[in-house]
Amino acid sequence: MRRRLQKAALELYRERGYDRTTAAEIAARAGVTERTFFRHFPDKREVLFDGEAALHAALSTAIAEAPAALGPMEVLLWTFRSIERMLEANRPFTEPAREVIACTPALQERELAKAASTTAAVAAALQRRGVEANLATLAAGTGMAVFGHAARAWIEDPSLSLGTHLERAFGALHGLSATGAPTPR
Amino acid sequence: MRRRLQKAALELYRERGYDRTTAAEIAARAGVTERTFFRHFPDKREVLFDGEAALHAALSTAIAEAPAALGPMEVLLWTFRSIERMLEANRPFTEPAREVIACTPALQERELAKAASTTAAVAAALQRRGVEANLATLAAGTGMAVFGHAARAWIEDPSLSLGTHLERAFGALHGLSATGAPTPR
DNA sequence: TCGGATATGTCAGTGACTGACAACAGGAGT
DNA sequence: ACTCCTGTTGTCAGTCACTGACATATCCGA
Repeated sequence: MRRRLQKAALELYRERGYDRTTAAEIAARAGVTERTFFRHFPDKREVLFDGEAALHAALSTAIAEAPAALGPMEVLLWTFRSIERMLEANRPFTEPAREVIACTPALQERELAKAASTTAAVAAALQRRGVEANLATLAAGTGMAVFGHAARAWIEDPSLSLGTHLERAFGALHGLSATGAPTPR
Repeated sequence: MRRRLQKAALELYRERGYDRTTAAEIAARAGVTERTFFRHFPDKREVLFDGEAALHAALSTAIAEAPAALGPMEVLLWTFRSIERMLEANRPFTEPAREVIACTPALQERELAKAASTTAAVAAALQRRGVEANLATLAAGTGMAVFGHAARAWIEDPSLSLGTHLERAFGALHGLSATGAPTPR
């Protein structure tokens, strides 16, 4: 049922746009009532952002299993590369969803919220690994920013793998912060 | 009028919580009609996020006026320090607002959207300074993440100045990425 | 005094979302 | 077969955010 509703919603959002489709229409296409729609998803936006729990789980376990010798930032690069297959597998679904999100402010807001939630999950996983709390949130925040940058580059230029874009982005960060830091204490 | 509505909204959000206050109540306390409220603010959330244009302007001019010798990340640190006074001046208003935001998911979403918008403005200002586009968005993203981290630390521990927290955060970033980058190309 | 711009009030309407209750299906135990 | 239980769905009424259209008031320059 969830799948049916997600499929119907994505179709309608693409056909008429998010604002022009009502929850009742989505439910109708899925063969149920509006009320049923809101029993499966808390609101019209959430229907495009499923699998958050799975993503958090994948990230958390990857962070936990990363080689012990790596520093926080290295752990994140290693982790992001390790979920590359998962992201590529989901691309057929996320690709059309992103097109809709890209032209709908309300959906962009929700996407940012999801990213923030993921950042918090990453920070928590780093802490579980022994990284000090403040350092963990800082690393998670910047790491997610770099990841987002690499992901956008990957969307625009799929000829290179996500891993390549990740290497480039983390390399660029290295170059940036090497010149941008005050004298170390 | 805007001020009156903002004041009324903040009061009511603090008294009853965001969800428990209707737009009509805010308008009534300000002595106007619900319709008038929506003429001044596009929605119930926006009333707590004013001054975005002013912030973007301040950041943009600061970035433009930063010493020419600085690298992108140094420009950002310099810029954030330069608006410290502005942020401290606004603190009497933003402080209670943040309390409400902190316990209201809907408002947190909007705050993230505002941060994203600011990040885009920063990236644009960096480009105007001659920084290459990709590098500018990467620097803006990570720089804003670091700034957000410093700002949160400042909220929790106001005994140190925002500038001190900024120095620490950028210093920590330097330490993080120094060990976390792949071998430079 | 007139005309026009701007701010507000009024009203009706759409649509997201919620709570309460009924109806229905399948499964487990008797 | 009967019953109980649990989970899913339909139905209905209601609240509230937000919008468009139109009327009204206020004020300011010509």
